[in-house]
Amino acid sequence: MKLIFAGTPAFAATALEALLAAGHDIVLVLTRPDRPAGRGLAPQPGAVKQLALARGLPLAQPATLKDAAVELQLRAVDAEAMVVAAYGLILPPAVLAIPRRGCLNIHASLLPRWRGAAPIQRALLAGDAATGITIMQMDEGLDTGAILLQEKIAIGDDDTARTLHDRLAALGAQSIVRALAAFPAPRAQDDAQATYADKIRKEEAVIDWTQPAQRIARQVRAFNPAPAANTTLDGRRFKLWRAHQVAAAGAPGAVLAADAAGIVVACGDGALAVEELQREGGRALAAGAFLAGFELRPGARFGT
RNA sequence: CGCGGGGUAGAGCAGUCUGGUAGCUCGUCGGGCUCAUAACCCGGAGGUCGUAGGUUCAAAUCCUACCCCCGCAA
Repeated sequence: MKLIFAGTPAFAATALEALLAAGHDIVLVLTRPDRPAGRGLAPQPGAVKQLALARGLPLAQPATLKDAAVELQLRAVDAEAMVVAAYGLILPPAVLAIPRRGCLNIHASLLPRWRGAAPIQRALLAGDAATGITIMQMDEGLDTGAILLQEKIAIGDDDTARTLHDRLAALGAQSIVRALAAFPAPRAQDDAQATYADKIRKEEAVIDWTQPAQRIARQVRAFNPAPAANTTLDGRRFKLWRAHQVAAAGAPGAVLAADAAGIVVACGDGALAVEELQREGGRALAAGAFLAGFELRPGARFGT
């Protein structure tokens, strides 16, 4: 099938790879312009761009789709459908109407729950027991289109945004291939059940030790690998990569125990056993290795 | 040239400012103690100090270039 593909990061690249493997004819790849990122502020191409270049696919990186020239280009390739996954740009109504069979979106939640930018992290933060992939027919609203297909997966106690992302990317890739093969009849979303997954603000990843341990444990999982749940000690920042809730009590932020099994920190309700952490300038370390070279004085208190 | 921290024994770190015997915690190996042990005590092995060059009687330490890792910001 002649397709336009629009996407930018790894989540989208996984889908693009599956579409190619399924034999689809990708007549144009849209991806966001390279943005200055990382140390040195060098422009970084997204995963989709790298894949498109490696496969020799036609590539366009418009800054906006609300542009007559871009619209002409999209019309000219005469695609049957457009697949959109984590693209990062708004598709105006005029663009949505271009492909004969419209635009299909791969969304990483069971819509109408978690419409919006950060469905994976929000599901983890909320403590959801399950999430999944929705393939929907895009309309003008924010993730409000009719549903063609949904696939559900369980969220495990050890799942992080990274592990969930990877599983959902694979599931999304598989799902879009199936949806294109069958084009199931769309069914409307129940707007009354809708919830919104706002973008993650980095302040949300700063740990408030007066919160219950359960909530902090969810922050750690939801914000791994980015932006990383973090706290401070004597003004220096520490990222927490792995932790679980344990039964213990003390002043919020106080270190109750520290050995290879974990650094136990008191929370507002219960305590958190930190299994892997990272200090400024250093790499992520398991609790045992961290403690070998960092003296955690008795009475140390995080959040200071 | 966005700002900053770092690379030293298998792991994690101190030592660098003020050049002069390679140090700590853990691991590992051997011995001891013990009913026993991941506990405790004693002892040992293990390091081209990121790479290349320079200064010096002498460089982990000072100078120059390069490679690699990480935090901030975006």
